[in-house]
Amino acid sequence: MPADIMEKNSSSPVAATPASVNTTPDKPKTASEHRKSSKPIMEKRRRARINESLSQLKTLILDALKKDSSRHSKLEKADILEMTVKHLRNLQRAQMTAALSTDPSVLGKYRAGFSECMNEVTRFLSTCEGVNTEVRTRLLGHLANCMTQINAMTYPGQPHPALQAPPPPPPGPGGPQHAPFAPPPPLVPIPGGAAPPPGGAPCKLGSPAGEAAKVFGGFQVVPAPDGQFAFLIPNGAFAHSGPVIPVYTSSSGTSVGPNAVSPSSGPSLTADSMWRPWRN
DNA sequence: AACGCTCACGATAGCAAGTG
DNA sequence: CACTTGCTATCGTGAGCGTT
Repeated sequence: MPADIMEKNSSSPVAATPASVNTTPDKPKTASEHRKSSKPIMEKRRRARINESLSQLKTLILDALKKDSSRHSKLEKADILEMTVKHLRNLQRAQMTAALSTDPSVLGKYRAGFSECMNEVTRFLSTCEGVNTEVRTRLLGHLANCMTQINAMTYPGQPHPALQAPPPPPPGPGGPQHAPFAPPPPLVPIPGGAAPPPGGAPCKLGSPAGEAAKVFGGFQVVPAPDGQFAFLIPNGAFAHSGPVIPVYTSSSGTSVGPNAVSPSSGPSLTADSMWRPWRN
């Protein structure tokens, strides 16, 4: 048995199955034979890597959650992954709360991101065949209406309430890098919120009372069921689509995080500082 | 085309809880 | 207590896909 296999197996919780290793060095193998015989070994290494990382993840998550590892020795892989997902969402939530309380430029970033999304949708629809003309017209009209209303909004904390989103970047090469097209996240109305949508709410949040809702200069910030956050815009700013705008931190965590607050006077919106749904 | 990697599948083993 | 059942983890393997 090759030494590298022994090395891997020594750190793996799985012992090598005797039948899985060919130990007859009689005649030299052809390339395809060698490949075939090494396949189970490669697969075994791969599984060992997965398990090793899961083990590390378990240690990290138990430590982060201040849980006694001795009491969670029987944690399943699915449990580890679930706990990790929950923990990361909590971190994102805390980061967003801190960002909103210290960075008034979040709304501007949302505007810029929405504008870019709208342009992407427009570009995509223009290249899409078979889309009903009426649907296309209605959708674009609706987005344009939303954009107008977003631009009309003010954020009391901002020194320059007339801040407008910068011209959207040209579509194509300068556009989003992560996906050719991604639909914006659903707008989530809040039951019992400051401005119930006239047409009724298609979906609801888990906590009608808004367990952790915060108000930032007229905007109520509420946690969405999926762990994201949403702006609750008062006074029926959105007549048809519901009043809530989900907002996100950037994936790098450097643009709106508590330690990376942009200057509050006229934040310059770079490509990195815009909200983009496809960056999640 | 060869190669490396990943995924999905069926087979198997071990463990815990339930049942007669 | 033996047996059954359900669940989880592991294994080897074929197939598919992207890269060289």
